Amino acid sequence: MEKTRKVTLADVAEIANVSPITVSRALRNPDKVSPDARSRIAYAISRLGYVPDPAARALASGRTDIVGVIIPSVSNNVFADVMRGIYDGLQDSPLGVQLGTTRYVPATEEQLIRVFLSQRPAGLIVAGHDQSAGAKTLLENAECPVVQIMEVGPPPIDLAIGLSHYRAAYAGAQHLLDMGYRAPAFLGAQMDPRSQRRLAGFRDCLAAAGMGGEDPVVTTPEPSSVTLGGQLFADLMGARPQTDAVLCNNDDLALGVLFEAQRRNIRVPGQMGICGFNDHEMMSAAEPPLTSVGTDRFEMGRASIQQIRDRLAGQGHPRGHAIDLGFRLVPRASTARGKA
Amino acid sequence: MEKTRKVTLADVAEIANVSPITVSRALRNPDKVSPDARSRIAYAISRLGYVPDPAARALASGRTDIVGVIIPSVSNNVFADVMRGIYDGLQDSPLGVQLGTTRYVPATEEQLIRVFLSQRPAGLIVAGHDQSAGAKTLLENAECPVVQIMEVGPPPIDLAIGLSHYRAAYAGAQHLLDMGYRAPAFLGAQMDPRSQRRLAGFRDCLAAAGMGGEDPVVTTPEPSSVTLGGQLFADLMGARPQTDAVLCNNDDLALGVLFEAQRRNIRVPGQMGICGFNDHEMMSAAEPPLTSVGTDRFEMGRASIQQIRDRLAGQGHPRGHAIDLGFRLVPRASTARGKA
DNA sequence: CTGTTAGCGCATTCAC
DNA sequence: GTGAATGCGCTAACAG
Repeated sequence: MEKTRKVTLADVAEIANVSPITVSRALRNPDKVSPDARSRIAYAISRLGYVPDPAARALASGRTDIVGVIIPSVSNNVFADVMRGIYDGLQDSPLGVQLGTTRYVPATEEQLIRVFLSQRPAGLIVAGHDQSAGAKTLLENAECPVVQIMEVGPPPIDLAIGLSHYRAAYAGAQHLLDMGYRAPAFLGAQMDPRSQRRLAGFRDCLAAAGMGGEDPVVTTPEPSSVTLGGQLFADLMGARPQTDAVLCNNDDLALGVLFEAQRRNIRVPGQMGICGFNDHEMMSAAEPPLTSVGTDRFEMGRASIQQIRDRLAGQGHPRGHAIDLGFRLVPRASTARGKA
Repeated sequence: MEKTRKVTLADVAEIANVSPITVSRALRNPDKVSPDARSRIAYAISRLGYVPDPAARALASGRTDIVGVIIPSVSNNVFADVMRGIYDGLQDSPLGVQLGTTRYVPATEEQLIRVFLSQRPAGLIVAGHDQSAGAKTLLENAECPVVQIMEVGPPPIDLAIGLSHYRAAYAGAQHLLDMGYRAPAFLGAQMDPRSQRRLAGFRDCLAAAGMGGEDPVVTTPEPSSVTLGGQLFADLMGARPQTDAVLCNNDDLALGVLFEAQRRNIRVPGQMGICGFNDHEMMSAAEPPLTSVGTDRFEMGRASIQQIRDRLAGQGHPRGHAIDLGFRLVPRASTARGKA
């Protein structure tokens, strides 16, 4: 197979009997080219199998169609859902995604932001609002839309889409109290900033209920898993046997708690209430079905892309706009109890 | 804030008192530049905050540091693990990832391959070996390494890393028979090509055991979920009450089966054996722990990047090399039964 | 080890 | 509605 030279705009132009710039226009602003020329160009393109060179386009125009997405980790289930939303939002757009992972290291995040910005992206999506000072400066001076996802709270650098993890966890804790549990505890893994704020919500809720004395909390910086949920629950019961309910940092932990409770013949919800976080699909399928604080990760991703698309179209929200997607407490059997 | 003009190689060169090309070399082949010049360049770069423009680099050199990854879906848990491996493999390399999703549509896949190839990627990773004829042709003529992941079987276009889903499922079915189950069934969702081959492995195993008469199979093209596992199991038990074991297409379904069995007071493993596929972390944490056919998705991702890195370094396997990572049957309590 | 010359493929600007 | 000239920022190929 002969290594065929790259097909360029000029080749298309020659066959279509127009100048290269007309082909360029036909590709980007079809309505500014005569129908006649347009059809000849279309024919030439398909005949040659021409595909524009994004590098040349980027160099000449100073822009790309790439949206940079910077998240802590791809293993975290939460971000898998967000990515689904992002790809859904990308439908029928010329945009592509370049993904970077920080591994929860702020310096890595800053470096990624620097690298991504050097590509003059169409937009940037970053997780959370705990960027380093240097990273914040970079983002503030970025010439593209910047969307901070997952959380709302402090004024956004540009745009923000998420929820208050503090309030969501507060509501979860309140639910346990409302259902009559008297000694709830908090189980947390992968204690990233959002997890920390959930923990704060839990603590403040208990304090507000006059239960601020002890601090029934078991956490670990390790990544979350179902197995870990069981282990943390075992640790908790060893240290604080009177515990009658747990608010889990996420749904994986909650599922692990359920299994461990079954192994120990602890009745759920009778002896132990369980509440997860995120309301992953499996929660409603479990036996008993598990209560959870639902979040809309898919929509976070979808909407963040939509914001960028709106901006590119010259519309969209002004700088500083935040969208609070809220949360929804989904009570299920795992916390259904009438009495203490 | 003044919009400062972009910092270029030339700016760095001026401050460092060298020519632009020397800066360019210092960045790519430090050992071909004198230590003295190198240090002046390093200073100038950090002082100016210079970051190379990847578009200009790509245009001038005809290459990029982007690895294109084309998978069916980001929602599928399996690919989340693969992506983890990919990002792990990327550590300490200048490579980045651009991700595209086909939504299981071959035409979309072909289009993505075309677009990605137009960027002259450092490598391309595609899922499976069921590309359309057009896509195969594109990949065969690609000038970069191409890694087909997830499956091995037919001769690879270039490189392949995966396992035989047929053999893995065959082993799962055989395990159920070995444990004394006499009426196993197959539950499948998201019946993509790999799922189809798993189903074939199940069928052939039963046929080889002289049980080829009926076809105890319930499948759906819907995406897999825990909830769906419960539903498919309910359908199965309605249609074929004598079923005493299920081989599930994946672990989500298996978990759903477990919960549904609990709801119906069907004892696992006594009355019903359950075997999943992939051996996701949660399988060992479940109560009872769930048997599964383990696959190494992380390694698939990690190794595929490693192959590309080796090739870029002028080493690596020749065209046509396939790596079978195999599978491992992990027997657990959910299939532990001594008698029929 | 370093510099010079040239050009990658396209979009911008300004003409017509 | 169309075209000509020019340059984006960098690196290949050569020279020295």
